[in-house]
Amino acid sequence: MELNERMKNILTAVLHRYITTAEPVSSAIIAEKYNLNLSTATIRHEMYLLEKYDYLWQPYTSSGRIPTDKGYRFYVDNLMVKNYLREKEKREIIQIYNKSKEFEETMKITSQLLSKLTNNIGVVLAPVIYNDLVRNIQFVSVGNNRVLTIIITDTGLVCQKTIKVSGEITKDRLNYLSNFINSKLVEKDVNLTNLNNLLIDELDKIISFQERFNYIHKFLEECFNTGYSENKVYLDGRTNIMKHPEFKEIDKLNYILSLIEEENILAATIRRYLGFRKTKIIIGKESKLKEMQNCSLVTSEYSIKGKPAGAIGILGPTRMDYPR
Amino acid sequence: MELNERMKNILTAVLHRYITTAEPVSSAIIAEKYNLNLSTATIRHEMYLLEKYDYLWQPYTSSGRIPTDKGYRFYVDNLMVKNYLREKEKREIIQIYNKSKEFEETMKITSQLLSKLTNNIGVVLAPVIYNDLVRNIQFVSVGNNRVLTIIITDTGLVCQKTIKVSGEITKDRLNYLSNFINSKLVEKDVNLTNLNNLLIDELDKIISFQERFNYIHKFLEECFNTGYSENKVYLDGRTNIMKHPEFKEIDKLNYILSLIEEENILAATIRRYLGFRKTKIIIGKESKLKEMQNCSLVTSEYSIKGKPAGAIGILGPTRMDYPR
DNA sequence: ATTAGCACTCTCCCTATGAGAGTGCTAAAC
DNA sequence: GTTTAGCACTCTCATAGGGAGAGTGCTAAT
Repeated sequence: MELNERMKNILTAVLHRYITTAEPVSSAIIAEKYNLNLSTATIRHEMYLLEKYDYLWQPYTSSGRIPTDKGYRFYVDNLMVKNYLREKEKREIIQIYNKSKEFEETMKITSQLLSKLTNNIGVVLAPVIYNDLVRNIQFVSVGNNRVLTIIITDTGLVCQKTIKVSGEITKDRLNYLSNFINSKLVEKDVNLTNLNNLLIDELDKIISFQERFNYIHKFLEECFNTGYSENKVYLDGRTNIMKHPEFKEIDKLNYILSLIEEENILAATIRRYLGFRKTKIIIGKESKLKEMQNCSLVTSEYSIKGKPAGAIGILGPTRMDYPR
Repeated sequence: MELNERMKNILTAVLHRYITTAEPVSSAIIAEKYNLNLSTATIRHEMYLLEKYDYLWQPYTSSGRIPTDKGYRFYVDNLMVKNYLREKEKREIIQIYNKSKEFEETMKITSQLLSKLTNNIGVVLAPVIYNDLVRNIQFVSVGNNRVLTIIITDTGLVCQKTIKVSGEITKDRLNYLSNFINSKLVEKDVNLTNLNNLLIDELDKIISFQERFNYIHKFLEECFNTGYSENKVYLDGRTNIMKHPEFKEIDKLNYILSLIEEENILAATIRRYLGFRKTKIIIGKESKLKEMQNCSLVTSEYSIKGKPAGAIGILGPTRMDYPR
């Protein structure tokens, strides 16, 4: 079904109106506020058709119309006019980032910024590092059989993890190990996923049988089996959702709150829809998650040194100021 | 006003009933369920007195009674019988902690555990490290003018921070620095707060004027001015609060949610009430925070190697299963 | 001092009612 | 054929009233 120009205009108007007021939109309002030079009766007729084709729906007979998920989708894909930030806002943002902070700080600030700008929940997905190449690895003994391992990837990220090892390990040994591993890293491109395998292979070649079954081997296994799982999600502005009238109903609120608490689910959802280097919008039920049926997620990938890394986005009601 | 034994019994019964049902308690229920061998009329009379002295109140004339904050306080201080964990639960807990994890993991797991056991929000306040003595300090260059500083305290905690430095700094220099600082640490007891001052003082003595105003000095300043601020709070079970009927009202829910989002405020509140080495209970308005007027916080200090460090606790409605 | 009995109060739920918003339809106008 | 005016119709929402039920407060008897 192809929509004609007039229908598109009306649909746009309905969307715009609904997004700003959160109330069902009547034909009279459209006629009055949107200069389409049409009577309410005509608009009503078109709305009737739009409803028939599932772009709009009525909460009850004879009420105003509300966009369906399909309506939102069509709007986002075809009708929406991008809305750029005001100059002042731009300047503020640049200023914040100029005080270049460290990694974790940046993540936090970004989610704060997003939530502030949009009055929704700011979401920042930390970079996936599994595919990053390992450039350097360091071990620092920190007492109590604990070793801090520091891995530096080619994107410049630093990830750290404290590992408990069984038995004492000397500083010299740690140095020897890190030097050995680093020398191997230069030869090959190794990412975090196959770092473990490489190590075991290489160690087999050079370390004596006895030593291999010694604590060094064990230590390394412990080290790399612990996993550098990084599905971390930075959220900010949780209370923003309470401002939206659609979450006056406890049940809907409950859904979105449990979505927020389960960071893994959220991260997986974002990731599933990622992969294209543009802004993605996931509307309501499209995500197949019942928790998300009343809200939308707008995400955009970011990259570090040319490699896709993580994503930023905002989470809010389906009725969201998409252009912004 | 001294309460007599019978009044205490009735108050206890009302508290118990209200905590389990979340509904105003009538005299009939008390007479029926709590074997006090008193008629409803007598109980009503005593309740009337309890209301007069501000231990109970009625949401409206001729309704059942609900405890006031003062009632809760009296209950908690004088009437409550401790309720220990079942053997099975104990075993489970011990099992979890036996898989000894690293620090951050432990914090998370503890808050999860607390929220699961109590159906409230589990709160774990990370240790304050400012007063810990510094045992060892390490610097690792991680490229891009960034230096990872690792501080190990006498309580065995490891805190890390990446610092951006202006200008390149060689590995040798870093080693020299860390060795120098470590040697000084052996002589004196230094905590994080005065580490910075010590460094500047000591460096003044041994480093030439020129060098002092070189990047080393600057680097160290940057390093220790960045601050190891640790007011981190681990929360879990946020959605638990939705289960409690008192948070059916959006406003009350909003209060507690904003409390949760502002980790600093929560941390400060907990800390303000800390200091005694026993379980603390903060009820409703006692905290002076309007966000907390409908909920209570039960906290208990924990220590690492004999030193008070942080706190664990639970956050839930004022109507809480305090004995548990 | 305690209790039985009863009138009284207040909530909660149900129903009714009326106003108002907005549509759907039809017949007339363009 | 398209658009529009007009009007009956539908449904919500707010309000009020009434009845049932829960629970108290009071009083007189035990």
